[in-house]
Amino acid sequence: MKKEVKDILSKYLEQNKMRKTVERFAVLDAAYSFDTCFTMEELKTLLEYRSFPISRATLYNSLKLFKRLKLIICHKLQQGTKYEAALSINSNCHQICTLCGKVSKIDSKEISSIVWNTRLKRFHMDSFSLYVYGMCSNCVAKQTRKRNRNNKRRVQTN
Amino acid sequence: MKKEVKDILSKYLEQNKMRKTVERFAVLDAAYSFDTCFTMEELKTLLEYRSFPISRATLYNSLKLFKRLKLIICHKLQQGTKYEAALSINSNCHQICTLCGKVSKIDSKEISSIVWNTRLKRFHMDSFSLYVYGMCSNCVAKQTRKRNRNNKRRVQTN
DNA sequence: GTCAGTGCAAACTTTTTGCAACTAC
DNA sequence: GTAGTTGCAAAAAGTTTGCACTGAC
Repeated sequence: MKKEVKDILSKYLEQNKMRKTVERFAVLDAAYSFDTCFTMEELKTLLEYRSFPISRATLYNSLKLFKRLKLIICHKLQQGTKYEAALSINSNCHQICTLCGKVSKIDSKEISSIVWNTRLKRFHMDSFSLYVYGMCSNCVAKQTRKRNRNNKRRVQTN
Repeated sequence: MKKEVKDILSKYLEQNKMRKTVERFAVLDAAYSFDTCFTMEELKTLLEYRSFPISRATLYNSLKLFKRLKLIICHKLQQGTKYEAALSINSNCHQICTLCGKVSKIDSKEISSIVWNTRLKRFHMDSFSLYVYGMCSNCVAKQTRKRNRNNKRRVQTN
């Protein structure tokens, strides 16, 4: 895990007179070990695998804290809640496959700049999330193969 | 409710040999009576108020159907799931107050056009949702008043 | 008359809460 | 030592499911 991330948590805990517990740092480290989105269950499993069994309550508490510190972001998707390590990001764009649920980042400075420069009515923006829905190329290919098989079968039975 | 909306449901049910039940149309009508986002509970309450008590299972079933038909959209927010009547929209932008949870639409052709024209890697887009987080002007004002009060008190006690 | 759709209750999943025990300070 | 945290279990909230009954066709 990046030292930077640990330091942010450490500093925040000091400044707010909160305790530097082993659990908080273990959860943060685990969260930053995934190179993509993870679920609460996956996080719990990883920690158990690392011989650090932890209660759900503590996981939820820690993640709530990390969210506030912008050390992670939380996606409430149709297929359930996913978390993602993301240092101090206040704008994020993701593409989500509606078939397999895969989530990947989109990098676009144009989108960011347009959104930040949008004039909002009676509102003060401090972050945004963009979710693009559709199908990943894997699922498109899978669907095409399936369609081809069905067409063949139809031809054969005719 | 717009005749158009009813017709879309009606046609879909016919084409898919599904039944035109009183419940489905009552739920659709209720969903389109809100002029803003609504929760499942609010929808149930409205229907009860209209002397049309309905079970949660049927509500979930109906809303799932309407989602598929793009007659409503579903927002999974931190403060819970909210639904919204929205006819055949496949791109939507909303601003969400992180204090009071108020959701309002953002109308921006620039954002839409930029997102639709973004080249995505290994992905075929068919819709998107943009969520802008921050504070609505009501909550900004409330916070300012609170801060002023606290400052006054601090001055008096000094 | 038939079977898709509904109501109800139970099950299940996800998240929160209350409280005793623990431990970082 | 003590108050902030944790673990556990129970509760709450949100959603899905199984099954008997109903009503749209």
